[in-house]
Amino acid sequence: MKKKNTTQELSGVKEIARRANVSIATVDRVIHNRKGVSDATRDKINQIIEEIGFQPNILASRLASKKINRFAVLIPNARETDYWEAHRKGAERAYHEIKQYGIQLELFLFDLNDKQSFKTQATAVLDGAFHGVVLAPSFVDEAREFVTACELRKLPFVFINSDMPGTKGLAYIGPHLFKSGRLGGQLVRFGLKQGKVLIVNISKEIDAYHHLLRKEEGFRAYIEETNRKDNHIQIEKIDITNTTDKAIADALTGCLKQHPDIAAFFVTNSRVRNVAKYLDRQSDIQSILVGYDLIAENVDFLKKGTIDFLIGQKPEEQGYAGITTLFQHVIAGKEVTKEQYMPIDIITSENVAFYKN
Amino acid sequence: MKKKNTTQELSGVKEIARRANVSIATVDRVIHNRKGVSDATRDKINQIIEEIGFQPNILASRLASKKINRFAVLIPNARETDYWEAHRKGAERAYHEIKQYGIQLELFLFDLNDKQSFKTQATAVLDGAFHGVVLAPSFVDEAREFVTACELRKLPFVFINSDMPGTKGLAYIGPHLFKSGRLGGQLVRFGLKQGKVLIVNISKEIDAYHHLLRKEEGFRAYIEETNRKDNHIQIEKIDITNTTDKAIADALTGCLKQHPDIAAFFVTNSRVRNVAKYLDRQSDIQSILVGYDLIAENVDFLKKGTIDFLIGQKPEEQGYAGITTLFQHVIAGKEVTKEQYMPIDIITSENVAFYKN
DNA sequence: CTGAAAGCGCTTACAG
DNA sequence: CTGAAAGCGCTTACAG
Repeated sequence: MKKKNTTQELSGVKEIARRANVSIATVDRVIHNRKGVSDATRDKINQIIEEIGFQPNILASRLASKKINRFAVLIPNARETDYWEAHRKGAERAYHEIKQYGIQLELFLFDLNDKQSFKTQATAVLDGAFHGVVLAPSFVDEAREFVTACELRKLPFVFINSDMPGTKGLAYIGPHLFKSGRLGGQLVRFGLKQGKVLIVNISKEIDAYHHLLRKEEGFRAYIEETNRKDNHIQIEKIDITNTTDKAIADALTGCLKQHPDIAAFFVTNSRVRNVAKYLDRQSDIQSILVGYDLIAENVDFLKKGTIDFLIGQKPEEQGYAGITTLFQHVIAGKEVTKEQYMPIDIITSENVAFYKN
Repeated sequence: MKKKNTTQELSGVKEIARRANVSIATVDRVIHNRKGVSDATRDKINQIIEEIGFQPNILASRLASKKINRFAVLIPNARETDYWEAHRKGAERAYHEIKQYGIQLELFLFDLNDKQSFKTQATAVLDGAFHGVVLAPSFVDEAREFVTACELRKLPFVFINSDMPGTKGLAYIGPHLFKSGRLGGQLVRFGLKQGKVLIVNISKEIDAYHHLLRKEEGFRAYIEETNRKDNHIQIEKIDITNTTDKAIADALTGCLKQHPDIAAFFVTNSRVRNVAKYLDRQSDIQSILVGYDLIAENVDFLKKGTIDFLIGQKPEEQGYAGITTLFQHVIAGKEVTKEQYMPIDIITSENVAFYKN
C-alpha cells in the first residue's frame, strides 16, 4: 500500500473540508455552485478556497465524473474547395487532444450556396442537447437568428472566420478583416509603383458576405494613404455574383475592355483561383495578382507565378482554437479571450511549403 | 454510491487482467515493460492488449503515479534582445498546460558571447537527473559534446532554432534555414528590379554560426536562379564579427564606399536592427532592407519603413513545441515528428500587429 | 514471479 | 441542508 503524503496536504477538497469542518461533498457542492448549501457554509468555504488558492485537479475531476460534454461545429461543407476542410481538420485535431476529458464532437455542414441548408443544420444543433457550438456565420440574418436562440438556451457559441459584432458570443476567432485588406493593399503596392488596380469580389451573395466588403475597405484605406503622397494608384472595382467559370471570365473581359490598363488585381477571397485561371489564358498579360487562402488550386497558381501573394487566414487554427476555446470555457471554467485575431500570413512560392493551410 | 457500468467493460487493465487470469498488478508490469513477469504471462497479456486495442487512460495514470518528470531547457539568455525571451515564454506556456501531469521545468541560460557559459550550463543539465532536454545548439562543438553525453545517458534531447545534422536527436524544431534564405532572396527581388544587393552576416563567431551561412546559401541560390533569366542582380557580401554599434557602422561605411550603388541589404539574423540604425542616419539612402526576427527594435524600424520585410522564425512556437515534443515522447510514449519545420513568416508593417514574436 | 489492497483527488448517488 | 462511502482507471509498495 501507499504511504500518504502528509507533508504538503495544503490544497485539495479534503483540506478545504477539514478547515471548514464539513464533508468534501459539501465542498464539491460549493465548487460547482450546486444548491443545497446554507449561505453560512457556502461563504465560509468560498473564503477558504480564496485563501489557499484552490485549483481543482482537472484530471481527477474528469476521471471521477462520467459526464459527457457535446460540442457542435456548424460550418460550410468542403464541396468546392478545401478551405473549410481545414477548419474541420483543426476542430478534429483539438477534439483528439481533449476527448479523454469526456468530450464528444458533432459536425453540422451546410452548403454555402444554400441558405436553407444553414437553417436546417442550425435547427438540428438547437435540438441536439449540446454544451457548446462553434460556427461560421456565413449567412448574416440566419446566423443572427441562430445565436439569439443560443442565448436563450444559454448555449455558448464561438464565431470563426468572420464575426458578428453586437452578439454575445463567447469569442471570435479569425482574421481582422479590415487589416487583412490593408495588407492586401501593401502587397499590391510592393509590386505596383503606379497604375490601376482592380478589386474583385466574387460571391453568390455579396450583401450577406459583408466580410468581403470589410476587406475591400481596408484595401482602399491603405491605398488612399499612400496616394496622399504620390497619387500614383487608381482603384477600380467589380462585384461578380454569378460564380461560374464562364460568367467570371465574361465579367473580367468586360472590365478589362473598359480599363485596358489594369496592372494589378486584388481578389477578396479564395476565388482568386478563377481570376488566375482567366489571366493565365491571356498569355500576354503580366499583372500582379493578390488573393486569399491556401487552397490547392491557388497554390498551383502561386508556384506557377500567376499569383504573386496569397494571404492566409489559418483555417486549421481557427477550427482548432474554436474547440479549445469552448473547452476552456465549458470544461475548465476559465476566462477566454474574446477577440482572437489570427496572424495574417503572407504566402509566396518560396514559403508556401511550410504552411499547411 | 455509484453503480458500476457493467455494459461496456471492454477495455482497461481490469478487463485485460480478467481475460488473462492474472491480477492488474501483473498487467501493469507488462504495460510498463517492468521485469518480474514470466514470458508466458507476458506474451498472453501482450496479445490481449493487441486484441482489444488497449489505450491507457493517461488521466488515471498520471493521477495515480506520483512520479515527477524533469525537463531542462538549455538556451541563450535574453540579455541583448527578446528573441530568446520568446523561446522561454513558449516553453513555459507548454509547461503550464502539462504541469498537471507531473512535469517540472528548469531553465539553463547561457551567454551567446561566452562559450564557457554554455559548457557550464550543459554540465549542470547532465548532473541534474533530467528526463529530457530542449536545447539551442548555438556553439557547434560544445553542443556536439553535450549531446554525445546525452546519448550515453539515454537522455532524450530536442534541438530548437538550428539543428545539428548527424546527431540522434529526438527532433529538430525550427526554420528550414536554406529555404528561409531563398525567401529572403524573393523578398528582395520584389522590390529590386535590378541593382546590387549586400548580404550582411553579423555575429561574434561566424564559423560556429554556420546557420547564418546556410541562409546566405539559400539567398544566393534564389538570386542566381532569377539571374539566369535577366542577370539584373549583383551580390556582394560582408561578414562582421565585431558587433559593437560603431564597428558595424564602420564596416558598412567601408563597404558602401567600395560599392556606392548598393540598393538592397539582406541581413541574415536579428542584427538587422544595427543596419537599420545605420541606414536611418544616412537620410538620403532609400534602400531595401530585409532581415530576421520580430524583436522590439526591429519592429520599430519596420513600422517606420526603414525595414521592408522581417522574416519571422516563430521563437515562441519553437519553445512550445520543444516541450510538447518531449512530453509526447517521454510521458505519452508516442512517436514524434523528427523534422518540425516552422512556417517562415513574412512580416510587414501591416501585419506585424498580429504576430507576437 | 504474482496478487491483494490502498491510494491519487475528485464526483456521485444515497441516506438522513 | 449535510455526510459517509463507493467509484473513476490506473500505480505503488508490500507480502508472499
